[in-house]
Amino acid sequence: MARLKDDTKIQSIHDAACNLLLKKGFDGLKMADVAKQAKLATGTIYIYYKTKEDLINALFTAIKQEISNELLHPKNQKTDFFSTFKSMWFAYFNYCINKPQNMLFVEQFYHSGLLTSQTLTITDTLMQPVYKFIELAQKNDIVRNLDVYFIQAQIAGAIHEIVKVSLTKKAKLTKTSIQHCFYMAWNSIRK
Amino acid sequence: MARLKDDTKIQSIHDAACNLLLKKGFDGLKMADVAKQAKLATGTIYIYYKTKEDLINALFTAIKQEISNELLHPKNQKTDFFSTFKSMWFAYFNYCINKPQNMLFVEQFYHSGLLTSQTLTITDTLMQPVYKFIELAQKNDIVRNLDVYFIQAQIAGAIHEIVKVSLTKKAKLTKTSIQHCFYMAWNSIRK
DNA sequence: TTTATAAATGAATAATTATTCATTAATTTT
DNA sequence: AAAATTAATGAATAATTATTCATTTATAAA
Repeated sequence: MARLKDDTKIQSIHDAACNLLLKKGFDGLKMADVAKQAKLATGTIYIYYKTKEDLINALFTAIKQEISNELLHPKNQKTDFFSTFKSMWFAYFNYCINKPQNMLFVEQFYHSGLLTSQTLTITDTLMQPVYKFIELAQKNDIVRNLDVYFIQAQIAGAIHEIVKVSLTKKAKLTKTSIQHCFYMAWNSIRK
Repeated sequence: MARLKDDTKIQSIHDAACNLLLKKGFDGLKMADVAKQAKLATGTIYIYYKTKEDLINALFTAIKQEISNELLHPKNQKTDFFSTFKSMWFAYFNYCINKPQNMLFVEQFYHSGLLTSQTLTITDTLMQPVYKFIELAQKNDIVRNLDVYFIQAQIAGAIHEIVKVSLTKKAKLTKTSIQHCFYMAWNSIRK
């Protein structure tokens, strides 16, 4: 018999926080600014999150979940490793291009000291299926034999930096250059 | 006829700031903490830097200069592209392994909104010789034909993420795995 | 339609952190 | 050795920003 919490507000708050981070850097991530950007009163954020740290942990987890869903989506499951890898690579690459603010949020806060160990455990678990997928390819002699964490670092690290270059406008991503980027990734890990 | 500024203090302040960032994330980068870590009084930092923003810009520039010196050191100049590339790759990889705090400092502040455009211009200029070096290899059909900013992003991005994995202790870098990492880099860009 | 309940507000407050400044300590020059 | 000058100190202050709370508003249930 009362007003209900509004799920769209959670999305607004998340979007506002990420967009502010992209626009102003983490120095621009003030609770009042987030509220303003989300078109809410400052206090409203505290109805949805107990503290700023809570907000950051929730947002980090939500983004990681979204990325995991994207990667593990059935549409990426092809009949051979190369095709599946290609599909997943493009899924992640496009995610980063389309939501660079989310990519940067995760990067900025991973080493921020603001994430709880629970958050780190949960988000690491989300990636396990991807690691299993790579390990299988290694057993089948398709992928270089190296700890999967480094394989994933090679692929993701390169994507992140490429997208960041594209953000600075130092260079422009075209259909051709994106193909190059994919084959850089593939050639780096294939046997 | 008076006391002189002490250059070793600048180094202390720089080291303190980077080490705090590595240990506590950018939330731990408080002027008072930096001073304490550098074994100085809070006010002393303000003799060397006008503001916190000044300190960050100076430190960013100093690290970029150090990296540039490392990369362009004559010892890396070999007779062929592959050998020179290999030498430079290891120089940068080892720099990141040995001074991850510096690597993280640069990464965290590049999109922080705290760097002046002057700082960004200066530090970009420092990398120009490296870009020229890659462009020459492209003309000689040794390296994939893609904007050098993306080539450099591919190499540096992968290194950063690999070093970060190693920092989290999720996986350990051995002589063998480092060799793998190098060949991932080389295979990604070679023609 | 009324009532009960919780969301929403935003100014006020609390907490945090950058910066200043009066004072002291060093050290260079004469 | 004394004087002059500037570095160094750290407590006090100013500025910034997270959080609270008294009040208002919206809405689900009766």
